[in-house]
Amino acid sequence: MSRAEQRERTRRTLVAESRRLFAAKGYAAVGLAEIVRESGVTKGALYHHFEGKTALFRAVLEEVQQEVAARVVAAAEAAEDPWERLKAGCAAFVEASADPEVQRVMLLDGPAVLGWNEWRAIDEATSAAHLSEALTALVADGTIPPQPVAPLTRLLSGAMNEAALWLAQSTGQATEQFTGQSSGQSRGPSDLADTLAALSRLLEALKTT
Amino acid sequence: MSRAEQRERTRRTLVAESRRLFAAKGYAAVGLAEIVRESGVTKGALYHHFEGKTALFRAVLEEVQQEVAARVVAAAEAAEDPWERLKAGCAAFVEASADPEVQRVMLLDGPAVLGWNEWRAIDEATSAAHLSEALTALVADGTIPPQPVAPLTRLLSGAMNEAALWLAQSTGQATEQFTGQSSGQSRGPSDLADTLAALSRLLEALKTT
DNA sequence: CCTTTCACATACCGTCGGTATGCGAGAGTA
DNA sequence: TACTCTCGCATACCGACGGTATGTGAAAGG
Repeated sequence: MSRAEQRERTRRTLVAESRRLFAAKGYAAVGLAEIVRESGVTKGALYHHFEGKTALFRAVLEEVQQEVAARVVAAAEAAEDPWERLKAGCAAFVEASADPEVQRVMLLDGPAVLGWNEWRAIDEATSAAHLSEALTALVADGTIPPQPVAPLTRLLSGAMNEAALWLAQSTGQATEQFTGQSSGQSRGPSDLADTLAALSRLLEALKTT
Repeated sequence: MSRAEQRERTRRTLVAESRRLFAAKGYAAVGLAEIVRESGVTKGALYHHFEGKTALFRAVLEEVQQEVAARVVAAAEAAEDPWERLKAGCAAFVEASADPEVQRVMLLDGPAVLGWNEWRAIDEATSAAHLSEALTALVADGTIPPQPVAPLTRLLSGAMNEAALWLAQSTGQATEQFTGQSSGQSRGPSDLADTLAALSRLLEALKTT
């Protein structure tokens, strides 16, 4: 095996294993010792490839974000007109983000570990970029009243992020420690339908009357 | 000074100082040594009052959440009809959450440190509770079409959280490390108006046609 | 074949959150 | 007042963590 091949192999393994662990236990609860052990290497290898723990996490986050964005794009391309593209893309985003492993990295630890500015930069380079494009197109063709697209993008992005987090703990209860004294009522998988319906209403409401 | 007085005094100081530090530098970047030094006590005192670092952070978060909720309630009570109460409450929430110190604790570190379930429980006991009440009232009087209130509450809550984060880095650039390669365009305080306008449009769009 | 490079491994350090134990002043009692 | 008990802390210490400095052996280049 050539040197370049081995190098890439080690890097991939480190990212994959740390992604598994970060997603399962959260950034703070995973030690570098555990990562390098599961990867079959040592800390020397890790620090040869990454500047530190946060840099490793950044690589994981970028990978997750790109996968989510790919699912969004795939769903959007299947639709015909711009409006259906927006709705399909939003639904795909929420469904993709409902995966507990995606959530922990992308929605919970991401902003806290990297800071909101850097997190947003990655987000705007992937999922949010497509949302912004879709909204711009809809403003251009008059489906949505003229208005600044950037704030609207952020509002919808935030709404969908929260929706995904809400869904995760109603469908599968993820790996959280305890429930706290929530509203008490037990919820079922109907929440996915309710949430997507509410999101759909919110989007419909944006249309020019 | 009586024992109960001294006890409460120490506890208040610990919460106040750790709030300052957590807000300024973030949860992970603040050590217990720094907290107890600034508080004029030792780690023994800290662990006598709190179960650990996360419990201390929980106390800080609850304090911040209650203050934000108080501002929301104050703004809402000043309005007359239910619809204006909703709009005033939402605007007050965004403005209160735009404070960088509130943000770091409530929006960035909160969910990551305590887990989303516990964070949401605190949120639903404070700000989100009033949002939910306002929406329920508007559904009841027909201003908003009948629909499950819980998902809608989460969507709007998430939208406003993201809006507040977006605002903070456009007005004052907070204490973030670097900007990343964002969209590049420099923004001004007009973003507050734009964002509140977009939020207002989103709320208006909910109304029964 | 010899040298250089480089992808790691090994050994080590300061600091962190957390704990076990000691202590001294207020609080109850006679 | 004196004696004791309680409890709000202080002190000393521990394992584990992220990070670093240095060593090493095999692939790459001439």
